[in-house]
Amino acid sequence: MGRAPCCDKNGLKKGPWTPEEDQKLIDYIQKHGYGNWRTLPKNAGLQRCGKSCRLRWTNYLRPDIKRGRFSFEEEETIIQLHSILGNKWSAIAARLPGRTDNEIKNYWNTHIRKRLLRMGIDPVTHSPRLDLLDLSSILSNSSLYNNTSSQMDMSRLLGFQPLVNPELLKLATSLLSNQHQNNFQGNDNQMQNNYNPMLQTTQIQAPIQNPLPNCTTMTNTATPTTDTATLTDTSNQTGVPFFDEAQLMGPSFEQYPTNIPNFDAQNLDHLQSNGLSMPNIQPTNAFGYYGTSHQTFMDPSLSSNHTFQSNGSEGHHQSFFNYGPSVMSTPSSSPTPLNSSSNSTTYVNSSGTENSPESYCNEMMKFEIPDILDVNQFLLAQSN
DNA sequence: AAATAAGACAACCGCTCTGCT
DNA sequence: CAGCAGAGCGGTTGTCTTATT
Repeated sequence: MGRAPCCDKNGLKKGPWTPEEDQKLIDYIQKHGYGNWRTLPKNAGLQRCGKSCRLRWTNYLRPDIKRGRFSFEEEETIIQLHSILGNKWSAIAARLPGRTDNEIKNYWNTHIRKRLLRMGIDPVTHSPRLDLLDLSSILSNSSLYNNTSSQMDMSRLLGFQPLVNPELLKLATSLLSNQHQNNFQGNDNQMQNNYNPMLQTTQIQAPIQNPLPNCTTMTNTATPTTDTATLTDTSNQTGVPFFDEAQLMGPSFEQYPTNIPNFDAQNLDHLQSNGLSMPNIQPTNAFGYYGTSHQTFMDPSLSSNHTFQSNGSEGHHQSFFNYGPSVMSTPSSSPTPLNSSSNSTTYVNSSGTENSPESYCNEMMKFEIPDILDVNQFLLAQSN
């Protein structure tokens, strides 16, 4: 296609921007506005390529950028959005006023991702690292499947029954059960790679009602009439699919004719830009995936006048859905903002002590990795 | 105090998407 | 429809700062 290089490298400066360069760029954009980034540096007297100027402006110099530490709410929102959207940083950034995709990406990679790994949570799937377990050795213990109390056996084996989320335990047991039924044909890696309880549970629970296009091997190999019974989570028989990426990003809401608000990222932007308000979203099932009634949606790409707000009470910006108990239960000691109208919110748990984001995160993901699992070794492997 | 490691974040690279001609 | 440029995106690298030995 004879694509031209993004910039002519001859004589163009690279690397960190100087204050003088920043000022030149700011002055120019204040005078002329931005756009046509290719010609902008020349007109502004900058020895930079247009792409570099655009990045500098969008990631650093833009006046509406919020600097400084991420708040707890922002961090929580990032984690939740990432569990649905994955590494779609721009989509995540669109829900975090004043934050850039680059900033969120960096923060994720340097803070959140490492913390999740430390806690034994796969930052990609947001599920506990089942691959930390030697599933094959577990499966070799056939007695595990010879009775109906396999869940108890499993939890005893893992040694975290009192702490692990029971839904997670059910899921893990189901997975193991399914693997056993399929004679564990050497595709455990595939299974691990595909496993995302946030998405997979939907497919497992309602493979017919929710035929997502990205159905994985696990789902595809399952015969709905038989395997569904094996994999069905009896705690959620409503057939209402989870609020997943397909709903957030995709256009196929007609698949869900009832109870599912027309709510995805693109439509949200449309709604916002048209000044429409969000329908009052209420949890449609026991998992409460649509969160509380206190929801404010803001899109930094729009002016600050376009605050997107549900019918809940005003003010406090809250992440717009909650984790169901399938993986990360919001604990009963979930922190409550002391002052919901303040930007600098202090959180207390039920014991009245302040919660740092990390401590809350630890609470939120309340399970422990048994000693038999060498998480440090895993972290080492991850960094290689 | 110096050397080294780790952390944090700005910036770059290469690819894709979109709109125009 | 093809070609092209502009713009955006996600992954990666580079550099500076801070902590540790």
